This record gives sequence, structure tokens and C-alpha cells, in this order.
Amino acid sequence: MTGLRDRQKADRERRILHAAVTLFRDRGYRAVRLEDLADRADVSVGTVYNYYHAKGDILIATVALEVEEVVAMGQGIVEDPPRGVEAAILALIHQYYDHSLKYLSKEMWRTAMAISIEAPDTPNGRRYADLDDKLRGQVIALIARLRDRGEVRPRIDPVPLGELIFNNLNMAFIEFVKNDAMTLEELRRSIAAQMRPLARMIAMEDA
Amino acid sequence: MTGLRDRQKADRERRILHAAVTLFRDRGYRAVRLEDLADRADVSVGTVYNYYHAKGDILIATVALEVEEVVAMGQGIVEDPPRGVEAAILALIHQYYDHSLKYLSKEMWRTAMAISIEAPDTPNGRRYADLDDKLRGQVIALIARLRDRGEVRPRIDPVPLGELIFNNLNMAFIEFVKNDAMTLEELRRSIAAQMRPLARMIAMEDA
DNA sequence: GAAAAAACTTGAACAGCCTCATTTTTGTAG
DNA sequence: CTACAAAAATGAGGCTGTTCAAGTTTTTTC
Repeated sequence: MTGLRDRQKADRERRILHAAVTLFRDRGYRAVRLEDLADRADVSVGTVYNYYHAKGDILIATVALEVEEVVAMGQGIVEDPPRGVEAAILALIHQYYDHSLKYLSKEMWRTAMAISIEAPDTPNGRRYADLDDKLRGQVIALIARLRDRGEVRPRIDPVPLGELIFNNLNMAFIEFVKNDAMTLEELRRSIAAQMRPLARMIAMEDA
Repeated sequence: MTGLRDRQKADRERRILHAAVTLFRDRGYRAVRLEDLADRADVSVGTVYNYYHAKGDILIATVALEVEEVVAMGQGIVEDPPRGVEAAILALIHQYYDHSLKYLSKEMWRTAMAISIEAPDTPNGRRYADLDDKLRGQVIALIARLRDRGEVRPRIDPVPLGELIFNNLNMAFIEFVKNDAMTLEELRRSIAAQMRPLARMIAMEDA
């Protein structure tokens, strides 16, 4: 069934993506020309466009790798979060943050975000939005889990609250990638400061 | 003192900005080529670059016009907000939202946001960030005002809360401009749904 | 008022993303 | 094995944002 043609196709796509991950990280997304990428992947420029619709597409594909991985890792925290509302929320968020620079540079994040805002109706833009949705859903699931466990007040609706938390962790992350000088440690402190009062407000009162 | 040269310079800059506001709205930012802009402003392409550093710069300048205006209008609400925490917060946010499409299309907003994320260290990117800061400061000032008036619990710190509210109104606005089909009415309803529970949590309890 | 200097304008040339007519490779039928 | 069809690869060329050396206009100097 899987003939020569299919194998070669899969191989070329893999080569292009691999070349992109390497070159974008090492030289920066902007600095990498399509020609460099094509050379590295041993294909022509035209061929790159048979596999990806635009330069930004290739970047979004690398971002997707990273986010899929972090979502899978977050699942464990959602299913069995640490005790305490604040600790549980921060555990999930820190998971996201700490993993974020594993394959991607800040410049790559910035560009991917810019693409998703500027071209939301392209396949690439939608793909990035879908990734965001997965993370948002995970935060909501965490709140629901905490409520079921009796740590969050029963009258709290997990959906708007989860969205609110997601918006804030997302904005904090945007600030982080916009500022090359900011460290992961500073990012963690910043989000903790925002989450602490919120956690107190939604937790079962007795503390 | 103000010689011929200065007058001509000011006039050219005005012509370029005016051409940009018109053309970007009518034909779309992407579709307008620098050459079109230069022709309309009766200058050469090179001259445009003496006044603005890049195409995106011109866009940011038009966004600045819009935001400066909305900040000025918001000042009235901050100084004398309507009664009720929820009403006051929504009054300010609706002010922002309702004004947002006066000079700018959704595409223009998307592009401006993309620039500010992708190139935060350029003058343009910083200028957009400064505008954001002004709006954020206004939200914080409003919360402080409400607290002084005894409508918000005294133990609430206006700074993190104001930032949280700003993050959410900002994200909701980003969703709005990303989705061409979304109406202002839907945007208003979406932010109201997010702000209602928050307003209840921070208001003086007695309701 | 002429000459020199300074400031500004100009558009041709350049760079990089992307397209598409052509060529090459792979699969299939006789 | 040959001929044909389908699919994919190729890279020269188009398009548009940006730069910069040369030219023009305004200001200053004497």
C-alpha cells in the first residue's frame, strides 16, 4: 500500500520540518530565508510550498509540536491536582511556562502569535487558535475538578472563571515573550501575584 | 521662526497620514502598496520612509489617534463613574469598544496588534505598548475611585485587580477583531458575562 | 546676491516571499 | 518493456517593502 511516492513525501515533509526547527532556533525565524530552508531540507523552494502554504505555516507546525506535548503533560495535573486552589492552579501554569522554551525561542513565539492574530482565517491561524482552545479547556477542567473535590466554592461556574484565568496566564506569557530580558522566574512570580488574590476569593472559606 | 521647510515637512507628514487613514480603511491595509500611498500623498516612496520607518509605523500612528481619543473620553467616566461596580466597569469598557471602529477596521487592529507582538522593541511596537499602558492605568484608576467611594471592598488592591480586568477586556477585544463576523453587541455581552461574577466578588457585601 | 552647506526628495536597485509553466519522477495499462 | 497518465519537484520571475546614492530645494554664510 505505502509505495515509494508516499514514503518520499513523508520523508520530505519531515526533512522540511526538521530543518525549520533547527534553523529557526539557531538563526532566528526572520533571518532564515526560504532558500536556506530548502537547501537544508534538500528540496527546492517550490517544493516547500507544496507542503506548507507559507513561511509562517512551517512555524505554526513547530509550535503545534510544542503545545501538543505540553497539553499531554498537563493532563496528569488536571486528573490529580496538588492540594490547595492556589497550588493546583500554579502547578498547571508553571507546567506550561517551564516547557515553553524547550523547542521554541521567544522570537518564534512572537511570530506565531502575530500570525494567529493577523491571519485568523487561514489554516495556520485556525490551527494556533485550536491549540489555545485546548489549553483553555484544560484550565476549565482543572477548576471543575477542584470544585468537585470541594476546594472551590460550589456556586462558582468553572467556565467563565477558567476563561478568566486562561486570559491572564496567556497575557502574562505574551508579556514574557515580548520582553527578551524577562526570565522564566520573573514570569512565574508575576502570574503568582495575579493568581493569589483570585485563588483566595474562589476557595472554600475557612482558611 | 517657522520657515518654509518646516511648513512643508509638517504638510507632507499630514498628507501621508491622511492618505493612510483613507486608503487603509477603504482598500485594506494589506492591499495598499507603498506606491499607492505615496501617490495619494503626492510624494515619492522614499519620502514616506523619511517620515515613517516602515509601513507598519504609519498604521500605528493611525491607531494612536484613535486610542488617544478614547483615553480622553474615558477620563470622564473615571472621574465620576456610574453607581454600582458592575455598571461602572462596563461603562468604561463599552466606551472603549464602541469607539474602536470609528477610524479603524478590524483588519487594521489585527495588523497593529501583530506588529506590537512581533516587534516589541521597535519604536512602533513600544508606541502601541504605551497606548495599552494608558488604558490599563485608566482601569486601575477606576477601581481605585470605586474603592474610595466605598463600593469596592477596602482590602482589594486596585493594581492587580485592574490588570486582571484589563487583560480580560483586551483578550475579548482581540477575539472580536479576529472574528470578522462578530458584532459589537456580541462583544459587549461576552465581556459583561465575564465581568458580572467578578464584580459581585469585589463589591461591598450587602446586595 | 552668489556660493557653499545643510536638509530633504527621489526613484532605481535590492531582498525575500511566493507563484506557476515546465520538467522530472512515479505509477499503471497493454 | 513501452507508452501513457498522474503526481510532484523545480527554479526563474513577479511582486512589494525597504534602502541609498544622486539630485533638488531651502537655508546660511560672506
